[in-house]
Amino acid sequence: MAIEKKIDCVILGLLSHEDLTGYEIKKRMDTSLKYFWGASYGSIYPALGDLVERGLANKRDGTENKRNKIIYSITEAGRNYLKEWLQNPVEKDELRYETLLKLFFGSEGGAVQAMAHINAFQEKIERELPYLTSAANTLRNYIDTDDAHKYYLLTVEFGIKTYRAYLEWCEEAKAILGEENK
Amino acid sequence: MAIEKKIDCVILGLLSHEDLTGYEIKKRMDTSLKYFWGASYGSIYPALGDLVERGLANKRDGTENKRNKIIYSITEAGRNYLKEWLQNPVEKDELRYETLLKLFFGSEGGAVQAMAHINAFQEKIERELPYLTSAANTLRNYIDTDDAHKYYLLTVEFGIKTYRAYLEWCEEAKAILGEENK
DNA sequence: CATAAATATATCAGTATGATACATGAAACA
DNA sequence: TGTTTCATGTATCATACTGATATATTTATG
Repeated sequence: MAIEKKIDCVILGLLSHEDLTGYEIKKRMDTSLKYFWGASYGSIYPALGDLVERGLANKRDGTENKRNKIIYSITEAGRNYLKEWLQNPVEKDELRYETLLKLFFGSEGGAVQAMAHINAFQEKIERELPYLTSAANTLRNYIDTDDAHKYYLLTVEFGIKTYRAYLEWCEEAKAILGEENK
Repeated sequence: MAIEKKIDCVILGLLSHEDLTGYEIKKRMDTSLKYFWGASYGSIYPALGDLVERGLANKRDGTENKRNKIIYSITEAGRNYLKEWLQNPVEKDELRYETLLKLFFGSEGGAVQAMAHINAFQEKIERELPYLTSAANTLRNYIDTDDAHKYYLLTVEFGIKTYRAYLEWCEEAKAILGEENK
């Protein structure tokens, strides 16, 4: 079990809602999914070819004017594959925070440097949080128009709650680092 | 800039505190660092060889009895390399939460299934949180014995704050999913 | 009307994972 | 006392993914 390649599952998940090109899939990754998942062209395009070969997706020509364009859609087999993956237990939730890594080794660089990393982190979170709260508001307004909105809202709320916790931590962390001059 | 391979930096960071074998490095990854970073043998052993070749680490024989053992230590050049990486701005903080991915596509699997994923997530967090709080207490008790303890505490506090936020979110998420029967 | 930005597909070197193989030493148990 | 399990220890490999880049066309912008 658990032989599913993640990239296949994400793509099928996106295709289960709408037909998309590889480029559009990448855009979804960089907007809706970017707070908890990522994927590069180097994994998307080969995976799309693979999915078609295995009968989990179909491709059709969507060329308009001169620009070539390949639109992918999910097949019945693809939908079953996705559903099976969805019902399997989660294998791994993983954080990869370079900020924490640098702080862990912070004694080697000193408090000023550590403080700078915390401030940079704080600014990034403060910059991004408004997008999450506004997304949550929008989703709440249109919660009844599509069943999927409820599930999108769950992930956005996760972001909001954790981002607020991050900001609290930033203040505490700076306080801990400042304690040396007591 | 930013040509540093992460695995090199983590290893040098660990070696900056104490001499270690590859096996011990892996153990540190799976305990102290596991909440925000990970690494496999497949990256550790090749990286160690590389670091020695580049003069950033030294290896010496630590064989006891019949068991062969290679102990690595950081060189002066390695310490400089580490310090440079530490002062460079953070490139990327990344979440890879399969739980959120499955929830995002939750409308395909339904509320019962989504609820199960949330519960599994909640149980995992509740199981792990006590280790973090106890680690924080220990570190607080020995905060003055080693400058590094302060920095370790920062990362543990990060874990505690975010884990508590996760638990709050679990309750809210289940409430949102339950709203259909209003 | 030029030029910058967005759309679109595709590949590749480099990096990391996860699983596994192999071997020894220590501890548990019976 | 023997045996079996667990911890220590080094190492490799197929597979997966990233980040950067190449190429080309269309749409916006000043």
